[in-house]
This record gives sequence, structure tokens and C-alpha cells, in this order.
Amino acid sequence: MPKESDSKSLQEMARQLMRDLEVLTRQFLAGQRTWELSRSETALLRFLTDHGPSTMSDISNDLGLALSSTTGVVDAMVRRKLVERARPEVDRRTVIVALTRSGRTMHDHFLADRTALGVGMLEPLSPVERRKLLALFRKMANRD
Amino acid sequence: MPKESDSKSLQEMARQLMRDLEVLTRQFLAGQRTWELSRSETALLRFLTDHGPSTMSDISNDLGLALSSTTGVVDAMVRRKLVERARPEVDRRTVIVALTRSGRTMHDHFLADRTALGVGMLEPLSPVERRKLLALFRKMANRD
DNA sequence: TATTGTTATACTCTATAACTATA
DNA sequence: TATAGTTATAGAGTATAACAATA
Repeated sequence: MPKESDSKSLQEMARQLMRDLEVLTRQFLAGQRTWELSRSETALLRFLTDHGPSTMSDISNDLGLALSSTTGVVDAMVRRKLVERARPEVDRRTVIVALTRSGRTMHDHFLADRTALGVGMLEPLSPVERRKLLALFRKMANRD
Repeated sequence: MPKESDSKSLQEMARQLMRDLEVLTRQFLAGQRTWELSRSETALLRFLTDHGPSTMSDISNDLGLALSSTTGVVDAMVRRKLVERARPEVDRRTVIVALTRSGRTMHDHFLADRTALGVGMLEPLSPVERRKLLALFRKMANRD
């Protein structure tokens, strides 16, 4: 059980952490090029990259959107030829959405951008500090 | 100038950093109670807390919204009695928006919530690790 | 009938343009 | 005239409910 003084300090540290995390987050968000894609459209690109061709339901579930909203997101992406719809013969009620070549290219650009942003964040740190930071992040983010 | 192997490693570290930062960010966003306030409404609460009673233009500028959008945000907050409008005698074209007592209380709740979230993030770390993390954050976030 | 997805409709958040009141 | 703010209107992104096609 922490002493009173330790507990107080933890509060202060938490406040500072959240402030700094917000600054970092803002850099992260503001620095991201959008490529004219909405947040959901970006998430769709990533989901299809990670999981391959998927049903509307699976996508809707991953994006945290209503199925009807997902229809709209996919419609827009189909119009821009970033994804394709297909009706599989096995169960013709379902729709399978898959990345096109353009979609894959778009996602590659995204990853490259995000990595560049991460490099910019790490740059002010020494190699030892970078490794330490990543280890601390792991410890914070990986807990169940 | 970094060696080729160092440079490669930096890319990988950046990718990992951005992934983990996203996980942390998601916890941060998902964990935040909204108190039924939109992002802009929350930002308004914070701006008024930090700067005191302010004009519509100053608010609009800080929130990064069009003046007309700010009108809508302030309208909603006035309806909920979290802020008040006043017409100063000095220049009756301007409007001064100020927090009410409820608004201040609401903001206090927000801060407390955010701090609790930060405490949760820091909890898996040892006291030494916490201090190290904050120092690293400072170094990353504070650069111009 | 039950399931998968789309269409119809509405609400929130934001913007641009036209307008009002004051300087 | 110029400035501060509001009103009118429109577009993006999301949701719920009704519907169509398939199982």
C-alpha cells in the first residue's frame, strides 16, 4: 500500500502524463495526412489489410458502426475504386468486400506516413532512451 | 550520421511506437466518460477554465471552428446552463462567454476522470519507471 | 422464419453565405 | 464602411426502422 506522499505524487504524475499524451496525440492526429479519407474509411483499409476480404457484418463489427453506416462507408470506397464488392455463391445473402490494388497502395502510403511521424517523435531521444520508451509503452499497453 | 542498421531499427521502433500509441490513445479516448458532452463542448469548458470569460471570436479561434459553429456549441452549453452569455457595455457587438458554477463543477469532474485514467496507465510501472516515462514524454512533446 | 445487407429517414457537427447590430 | 456575432442552409457521418433477397 503506497504512502500518502507517494499516492499524491502519482496523481500529479498522472495529470502530467495525460497532458503530454494529449500533446503527442494531437501531433499524431494533426500530422496524419488524410488522403481525403475519413476515420472510418482508414479503419476499413486497415481491417481489410489485416484480415483479407471480409463480410459487411465483420467490417461493421470491427469499425464499431451500424451495418447501415458501413454500407455508406463501403459505397464511398467502391466509388473511389479502393475496395470491391462480391456476392459469393456459397451464401448469396452475404457480401464480401476486398481491397483493390489501389486500396493496397493507399494503405501502404498510410503506413509510411505514420512511420515517418513516429520517427519524428523518436528523433529527440537517444537510442538508449528510445529502447527504454518502447519497453515502457509495451508494459503500459500490453496489460489485459 | 546513423549507420544503415541503426536507421532500419529506427523505422521499426517508429512503427511499434505508433501502434502502441494508438492502443494507449484508444484506451484514453474510450475510457473517457463523455458526460454527454461533445469534443468541442469539452474543449470549450477547458478553454474557459484556462482563460476565463472570453469572446466568441477567441473561443472560435481556440476550438478551431467557424464562428457560426461556435454559436451552436455555445447555444447548447447555455441551454444546459454550463456557460452564460453577456453583452459588455464597452463594445456591445461582442459577446462574453463565462463558465457557470455548474460548468466549473463539470470541468472538475472531467479532470478527475482524466487523472484516474492516467493513474491506471501508470499503475503497471514502478515508481522509477514512471519518472523515466514522464521525462521521456517531456523530451518528446516539448520540442518546438 | 431467420439472417444479411440496403434504403429511407433523421440527428449531430461542421461549414459558407447572407444578415443584423454596433462601432 | 468595418467588425462581431447570428441565422439560413447544406454536407458529412452516424443511427434506427422498414424493407428485400436469400437461407
